[in-house]
Amino acid sequence: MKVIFMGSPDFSVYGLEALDRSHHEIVSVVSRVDKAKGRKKVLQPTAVKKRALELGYPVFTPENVNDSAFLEELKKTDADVIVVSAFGRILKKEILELFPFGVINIHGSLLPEYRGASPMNAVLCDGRSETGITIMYMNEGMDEGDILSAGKLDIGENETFDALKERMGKLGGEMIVSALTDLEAGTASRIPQDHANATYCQLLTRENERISWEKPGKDIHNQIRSLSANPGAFSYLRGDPFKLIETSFEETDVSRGLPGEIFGFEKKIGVGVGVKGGILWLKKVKPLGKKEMNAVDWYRGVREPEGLRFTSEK
RNA sequence: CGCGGAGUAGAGCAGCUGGCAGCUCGUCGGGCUCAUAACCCGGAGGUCGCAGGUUCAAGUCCUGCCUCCGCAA
Repeated sequence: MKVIFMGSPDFSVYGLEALDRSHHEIVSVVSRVDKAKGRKKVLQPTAVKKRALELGYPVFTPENVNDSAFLEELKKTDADVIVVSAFGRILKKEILELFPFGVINIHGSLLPEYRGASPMNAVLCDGRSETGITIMYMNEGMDEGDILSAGKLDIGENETFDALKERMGKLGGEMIVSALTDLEAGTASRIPQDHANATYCQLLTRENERISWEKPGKDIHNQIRSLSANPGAFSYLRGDPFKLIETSFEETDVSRGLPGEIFGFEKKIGVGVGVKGGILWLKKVKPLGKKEMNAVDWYRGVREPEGLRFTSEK
C-alpha cells in the first residue's frame, strides 16, 4: 500500500516507524506546522516531522489540511490510503474521499469508549485495568467510524502515562501494518461502532492537572500517573507549584496525617503523604525550578519539614 | 527582546550584611549487635556553571555568557 502518514506527537512516531519497517510504502508525511516552544520561542518541529525527515520522507506541514490547495498537493502523491495518528484535526469529506481506501485512524482506546482527544490519560485517570488500540475508518464525526480491528492491553497497577503510551504506540504500529495488509488482500473487516455505548474524553486542561486533596487517595494516585511525566499533576507546597510525577497508593485503615500532609518517609518506599483512605507514597517529584528527582532525595534537602503540607490552592 | 526560579562533594540542600566551604544521605574503613536498612567512631571526596571586574580578601558584590526548570503562549 502507498501511504500518506499524518501525525504529530511522539505517540504517532511508533506508527510511522512501523510502517517504515513494513512492506508498505510511505509516500509522504503530513504533520503540524512547527511551533514556538519554550521560553525562547524557538521553532520546534513535531516529533513526527523530525523522525520523518530522518527517515528521508517528504514532509508537509500545511496550516490547514482541509485547504483545497493542499488537497491538490496530496492528490499528486498517488497514494492508496491516508493513515492518521493523533493528528488533532477534523478532516473534511473531500480529504476522506481522496484515495481509494479512505482515511484510517489509529485510536488510543477501545472504541466506542473514550472517543476524543486524550483517551490514554482518561483511561488511567479513571483507574481502568484494560484499554487498547482501535484501528478505524475515519468519517466526519469524532472517532465514530467503522472498526477494522481492535487490540486489548492490560494496564499495570501503577503504570504511568509514559509507559502506557509506549506500549500502546508499539501495539498501534503493529496493528496498522496488519490492517493495511488486510485491506490490500481484501480481507479486512468493517464493523460499525455501537454508538449507544460511546463515551468521550476531554482535551486536558490545567485544571485536570491540579490535585484536589479532598479526593480519595486512590483517585489522586490515578490522576498523577495519568499525567506522568508530562505535563505532570501539580499541587502547591509553601505557596509554590510542585509537581508529583510518580507515586504509589497504600490502602490503610488508619490514615496518617491530614490530607496532603507529609508525615515522613521510608528510604525504600518514598515520602509519605496522608490522603483519604491511606497513604500516598511519593517516588518522583519535580519542585519549582528543579529537575525531576527522587522524592526521598528531595525530602533530604527540605528545611524544617515538620508539618509540611500540600495544598490544592496557592 | 513575554514573566519568574535555579546552577556549591556521588544525590538533595544551607551558606544573612564579603574573612579558613557546611548539613542530611550515600560511599570507604572500623566498632556494637544473633542480626540490620538501626546505632557509635573515623576517613575520602568540592576548579562553589563559565569568563571578566571591584577588593588586602569573593561562593558571597558588579558585568557579560552558558545550561536547566516553572508559568505564559
